[in-house]
Amino acid sequence: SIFHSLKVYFSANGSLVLVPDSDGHHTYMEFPAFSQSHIMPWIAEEDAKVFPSHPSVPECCSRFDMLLAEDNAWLVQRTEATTPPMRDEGLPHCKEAGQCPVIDSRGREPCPGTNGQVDMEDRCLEQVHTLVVEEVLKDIETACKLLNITPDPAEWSSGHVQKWLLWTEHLYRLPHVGRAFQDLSGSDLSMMTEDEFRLRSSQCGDVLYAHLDIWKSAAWMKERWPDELCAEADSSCTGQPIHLWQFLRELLLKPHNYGRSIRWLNKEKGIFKIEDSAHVAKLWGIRKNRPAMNYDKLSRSIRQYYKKGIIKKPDVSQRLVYQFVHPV
DNA sequence: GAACAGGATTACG
DNA sequence: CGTAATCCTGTTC
Repeated sequence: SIFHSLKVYFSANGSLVLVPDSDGHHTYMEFPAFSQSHIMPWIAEEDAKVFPSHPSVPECCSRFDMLLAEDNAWLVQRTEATTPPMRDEGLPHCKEAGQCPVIDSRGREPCPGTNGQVDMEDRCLEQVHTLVVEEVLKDIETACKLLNITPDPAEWSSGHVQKWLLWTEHLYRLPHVGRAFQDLSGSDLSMMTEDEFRLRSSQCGDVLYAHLDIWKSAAWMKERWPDELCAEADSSCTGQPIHLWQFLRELLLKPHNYGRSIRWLNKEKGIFKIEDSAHVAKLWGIRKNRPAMNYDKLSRSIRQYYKKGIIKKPDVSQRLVYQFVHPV
């Protein structure tokens, strides 16, 4: 299979979004339990680097591999492949390790389509479902922290909308939308249909709609379960002034999303490398509302940390490599 | 040529 | 006030 990994997203209108890494190809995947699919982009990356330790994958997901193997670009129909018995250590391991719901499909042999038990399949799907929702909520929570916005798009001002657009655009390397969504509040945006998104941006309106839809569903789900997760999400969004070193730490915490821009070389020692200096600077600029931010200026701010004892150059100085003095 | 070091000044909360 | 942003000169990789 040419697909190395999948990222699974869940959306409120009842669709699962599966994102194969087929060199920028957008892939539809219809999931039997849900009605509608979204198109999402995928950026090619060295999965071995970004996902060094995959959780063992529930066997039920291997059916995706069969689907993918049959059509490497477009998938519109579910096959009748059924699920072999699930390894029960799979999902708990995923949860415990706090891994992203990334499904590695490399080197897995296609599973034979036998008539399996439906409850087993449903139970397995439900667990995947729960896992996916948890991961989406976590992703959104950190995005809120990094952007300093609230999780619910309906509460966004037009400034927040612009921030979210810029961020999403850069995070997923979408074509620039420009001023297509200027002066729209979050509630305006939330009420727009996918077609209206496409009218504003024929290039990536559908993708942006899909991303926003995930945020909307997350907000909706939070209303229904307004307990544990909400508390930390709110607290993470209220802190206004974020320091550069905190920002970098947050990026480093999410290797799946930002690992191509910044990653640990040695997490224990706090040594990290900025792989894409322009990208990190851009994200920092979005966060601080400094459109003119670049790595030259960002690195100057990092250098200010030398005398403060927050960040230093590692003992063996390397380009674009820094070290937290007090690793946590 | 980009990353690095660091002084000086200004902006912003 | 402190933290960055900006701008700069010079050095190093």
